[in-house]
Amino acid sequence: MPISLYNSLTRHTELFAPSDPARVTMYLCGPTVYNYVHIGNARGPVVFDVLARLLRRHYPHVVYARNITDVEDKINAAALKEGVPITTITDRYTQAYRDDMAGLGIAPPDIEPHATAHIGEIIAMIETLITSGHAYAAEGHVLFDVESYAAYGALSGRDTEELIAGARVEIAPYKKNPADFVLWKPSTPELAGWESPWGRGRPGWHIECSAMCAAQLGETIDIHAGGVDLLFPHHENEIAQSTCAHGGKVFARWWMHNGMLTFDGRKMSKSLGNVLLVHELLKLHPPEALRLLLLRGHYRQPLDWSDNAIAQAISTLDGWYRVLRDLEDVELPSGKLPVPARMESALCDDLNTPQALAELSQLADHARQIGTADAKAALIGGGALLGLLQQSPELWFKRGESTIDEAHVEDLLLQRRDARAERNFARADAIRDELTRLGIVIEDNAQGTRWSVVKS
RNA sequence: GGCCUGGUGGCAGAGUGGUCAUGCAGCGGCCUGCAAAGCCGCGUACGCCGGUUCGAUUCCGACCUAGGCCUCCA
Repeated sequence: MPISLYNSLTRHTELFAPSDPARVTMYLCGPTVYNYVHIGNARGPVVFDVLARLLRRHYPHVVYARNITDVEDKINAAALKEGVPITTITDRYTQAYRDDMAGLGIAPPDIEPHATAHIGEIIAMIETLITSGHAYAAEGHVLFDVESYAAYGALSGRDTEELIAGARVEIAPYKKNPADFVLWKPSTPELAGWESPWGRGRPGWHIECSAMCAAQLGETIDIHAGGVDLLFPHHENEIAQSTCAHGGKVFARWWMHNGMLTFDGRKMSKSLGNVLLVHELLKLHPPEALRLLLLRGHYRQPLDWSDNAIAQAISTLDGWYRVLRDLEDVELPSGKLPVPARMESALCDDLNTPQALAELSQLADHARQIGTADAKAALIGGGALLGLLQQSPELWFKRGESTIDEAHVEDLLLQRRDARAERNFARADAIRDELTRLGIVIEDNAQGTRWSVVKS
């Protein structure tokens, strides 16, 4: 089944064809590790995790890189504030990031390149840019000369002239042109820095992605992804640097951008302060519901985060896991899980996860109604395409490590069973009310009584 | 001001030139000691105004409105 993907560069959905089907390359701009990430930061990783899974079913060898930017001024600021080396900060938050991503069911990327491990490549790329007339050194800085690259602005639909005319950035005196951006900047002794032909310094913001892409994936990659807020200037600058450093070679063939997560209708962002940390959310809610919520909207649209939306996602998963719990004794057919065609086709259509979720609901209905091994396998197999429904129903309904005293619950259920047997329904209902107070919901059926922890 | 997206039923959110999205919630019925779950059924949704069309939520134009980028940002 062919895959179509929207390409921000052409502004059209195009049939995806890698330049080398034997090695598909994809790069996602990862975090700058100076703090915990918020749930908006997790949208791209979740969405492109689904894309990576899709690509892996179509191509034998996919190389997916998601970088760690571990040198940046905010890291320096955090390190100075705590009075520790930057690696203390970057190590801490790199690990926190990995934990957060794993919590959301995101498979680790094939490669996790670190900016500080590519300083040599960064310096070499800057030297190439200077030699080829695309960059210049001034006062310990090296700047990219925007006028040297005619196609500058092509990705973001910007006009270089206007950028120059309307530049709101403070114009540093050493810039030839206000729109020029920094490739290398000097470090004072207390700041992290590396020796370079321009003195001791550190890389500018955009160059590390260009260097890591080239070093890890090659000069031309198939897919470059990130949040739409990175489109300008970050990705525009990456294109300029990489294209000029590689003699005009295409840098990334597909550019993919996820929409912003909003909260109260506004973009969730650190500068606005309206953020919810993944680290915290994972403790408050079932992680799978957070993942489902991030996939409920199309990746290019804005998606609004709310407690109500979390509750809806939990209810939806409750329904699906109920089906699986009812089919617990049905043995899955041996071998690999099936790939439901309708879900696959929804994802092949520019990653239409809402459509895929609608299909998953159909699969759940079907499994509930006919209860066969194949139907159960289709439901779990369909969930796997999105990274959902992969845990046991017990685990889902127990809501992870809960504080519920299971022995006490079982005891109350026995008492209620006896009360019902004596047709003492007042007593039975009182026990049920007691369980409700404990956060337990129960269901009577032919086999007995089943309980689950109420949604949180 | 420039560039770019959106405005769909109570909420979330796909999609389509003319029969169904889907999920959550709600209502009625069956089932149940009562619930829960399940099953059956229900609600005249497509910002506003024009235009094209036999027919527009879907195409075109204007308008209103929300948001994103233009500065760090996923």
